[in-house]
Amino acid sequence: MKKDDISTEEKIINASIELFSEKGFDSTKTSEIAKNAGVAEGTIFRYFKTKKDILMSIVTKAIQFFSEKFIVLPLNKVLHSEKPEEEILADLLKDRYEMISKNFSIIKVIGTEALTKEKIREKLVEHIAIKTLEIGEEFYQNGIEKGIFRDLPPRTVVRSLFGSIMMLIAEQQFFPHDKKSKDVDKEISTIVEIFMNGIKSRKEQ
Amino acid sequence: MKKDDISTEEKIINASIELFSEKGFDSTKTSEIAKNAGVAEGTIFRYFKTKKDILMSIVTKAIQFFSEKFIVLPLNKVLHSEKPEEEILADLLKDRYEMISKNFSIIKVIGTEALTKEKIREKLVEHIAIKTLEIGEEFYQNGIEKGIFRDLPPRTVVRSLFGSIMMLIAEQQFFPHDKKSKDVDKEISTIVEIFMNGIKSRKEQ
DNA sequence: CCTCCAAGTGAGTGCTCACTCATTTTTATT
DNA sequence: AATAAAAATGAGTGAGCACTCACTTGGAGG
Repeated sequence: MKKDDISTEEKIINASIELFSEKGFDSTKTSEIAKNAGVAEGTIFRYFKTKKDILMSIVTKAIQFFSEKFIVLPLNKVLHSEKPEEEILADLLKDRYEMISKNFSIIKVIGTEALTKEKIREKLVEHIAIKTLEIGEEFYQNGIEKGIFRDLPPRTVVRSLFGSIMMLIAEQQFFPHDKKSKDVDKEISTIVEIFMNGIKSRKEQ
Repeated sequence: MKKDDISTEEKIINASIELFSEKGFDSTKTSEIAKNAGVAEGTIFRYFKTKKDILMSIVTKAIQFFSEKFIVLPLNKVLHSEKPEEEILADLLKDRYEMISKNFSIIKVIGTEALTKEKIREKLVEHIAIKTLEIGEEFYQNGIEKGIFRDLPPRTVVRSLFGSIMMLIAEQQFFPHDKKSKDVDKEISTIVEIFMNGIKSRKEQ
């Protein structure tokens, strides 16, 4: 009889994500994973050949999951929308913000490991970064052609937008204020405002 | 007689920074540090009580160094300059870009470890993040009062600018193109352009 | 109720690696 | 040149931890 309809493998994976994101991969002992997952240490090695296999399994599955949620979905939502660009952008950033916040543990694990492990970095680039950039650049390029956006290098615009959102998330995650979600909406619309209209005051207007 | 006028301690520190930034703290063996530094393994422990002490020494020194270079210097340069705001911003970003790029190894080490080690994160926040934000916000607030900048939340503007620069650096560091430094200047002036004037095309103008 | 097998267990093992310390080498002092 | 002190060495040690394996448990099928 299953306790919770959650498989042993999932219990191990979930415990690992939590611990890896808290303490890092190397500082997490397999004995801790076992304890947190509520299984014996030996059980772990019936599902994963090595500790590193747990990490790679997490990374591979997550990248697959995100490459769908991050790319296929927004591609249709964003590129074929009839809303004004301002709203599309706000929707997109909000979407991204929520997705990243909700999955922050796992993203933190992947991000941390990507810094020192080329193999993980390559997967991230190949399956996430390149495609995300391509879609973003295409969106911006379309905007230029429609006369909505100024003729600036799309790559730079997209990268800067992404950096702005990432820093917002980092701030929220690492210095959590007890703020309401309304502030997030406001932050995001401010970011959209900055990118759309700039920060320079226009006296002549 | 000293070989190079570089002390044993410095040799150990330098080797550690290089290895930590490449492979991460945990995956770096003290034997490797010794080999790279050109000293015996035992020598390391005459200068540092533990391996972790090496890391903490690196972090502490670097944070001290950066809190001067990043804060005192720009405070005077930026807040008391007579140049137009556009140029100040470009100078500032260029300055930051070069500082971070030049010291990327050590910044990568601190950043990586800050993700999982609260103690390091706290130091980073206390000595770098808060002060940097304060100065940036003050600069922007002044600009608002002078009628140069629009009345947007300074924190959001500064954070987004920082995110944009960090992503530029990340791209350069992790997918190094054989680009010339001219591209960097162009990237930075594009970022300034985006922030000053926004991306929206102004037909009426 | 018995049989069988997959799933789970956890004490034990061996290997890796941070750290020690008795010894050697270098430097400073007279 | 002699002596003392400081610095450096690296083989050795022990602790921690990933992983193993002989054994137990649970439950499906007859």
